[in-house]
Amino acid sequence: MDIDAAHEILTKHLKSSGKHRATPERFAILDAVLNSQGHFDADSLYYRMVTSGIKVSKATVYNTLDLLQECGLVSKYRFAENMSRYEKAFGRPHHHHLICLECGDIIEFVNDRLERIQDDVCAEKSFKAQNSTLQVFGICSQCRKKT
Amino acid sequence: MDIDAAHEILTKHLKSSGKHRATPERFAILDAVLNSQGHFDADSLYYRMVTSGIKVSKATVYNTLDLLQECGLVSKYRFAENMSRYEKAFGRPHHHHLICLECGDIIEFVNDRLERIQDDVCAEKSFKAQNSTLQVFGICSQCRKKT
DNA sequence: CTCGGTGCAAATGCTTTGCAATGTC
DNA sequence: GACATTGCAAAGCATTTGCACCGAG
Repeated sequence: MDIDAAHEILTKHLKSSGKHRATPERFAILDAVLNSQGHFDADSLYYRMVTSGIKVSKATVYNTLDLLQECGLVSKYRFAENMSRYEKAFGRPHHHHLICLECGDIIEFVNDRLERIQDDVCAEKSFKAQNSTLQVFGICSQCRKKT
Repeated sequence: MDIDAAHEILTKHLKSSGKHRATPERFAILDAVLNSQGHFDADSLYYRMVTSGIKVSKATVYNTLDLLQECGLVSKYRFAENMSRYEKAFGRPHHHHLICLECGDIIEFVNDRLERIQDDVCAEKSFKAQNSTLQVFGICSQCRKKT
């Protein structure tokens, strides 16, 4: 993973807005995101940072995650839960999710045909898509065996 | 809309579980749902019922909406907001949503190819799908004109 | 030096819970 | 009668906000 490239994307995004400032906290949060694996929520990222000795506040974590979503460095999801889940999006293809209702496992998949259908539907409705998420809820193969 | 058929589905679901009871509140909430248009949240359904002179508590509305989801009479969605949205699902084909980030409008669409791809992906991963939702966030045609 | 950002704690808002009263089976 | 369900208010969480202080530009 190219940390410098990610930093540069954030730097450019901050500058281009003309109002945002480059603070150490923002880059620290970006680094923590880049070090993460899979899906995580704001709270666990916060605690991971705090226990690593990085001083940030929860409010800043929430604010910055939104900022990182704006410049495409993280994806934000809302599955069936009461909280948002995030995932690093830097250098990853657009993908969707199968979510197991039993064990909570999240399986990712990429499908070009799906992307094309999406484009077709948007074109037909003159809708300008910014991002999308297909969430399939059900039972994963592991859990099906157990029953 | 066939109210009796919907009542029967709920009645059967309650009986089949062996633990649930048929209470007037549950049927009142089902009726309120059947009378609804488009997407709504638990709170507005609650207030609509209360102002119509139907006595229920918010807790019962939440519980019953989950129950109705279980038997396929309502669909529950979590878009990019902090709350759940519901929609009556009785007698409606499975569909997906384009959500305008500007005006909040929700456009529905049905696509058979999409359903087939979903089935293929699930088969490939031995995943047993129960329900799914494709959410495309962006700007609708109306809002694109305004800019 | 200006004004955006941060940290903290308090506030907000959706949803769930605890418990006594109720009414279904 | 037993016990699931209700209503109400209070509790729980994730997230946001207000405000004084700080520090990037």
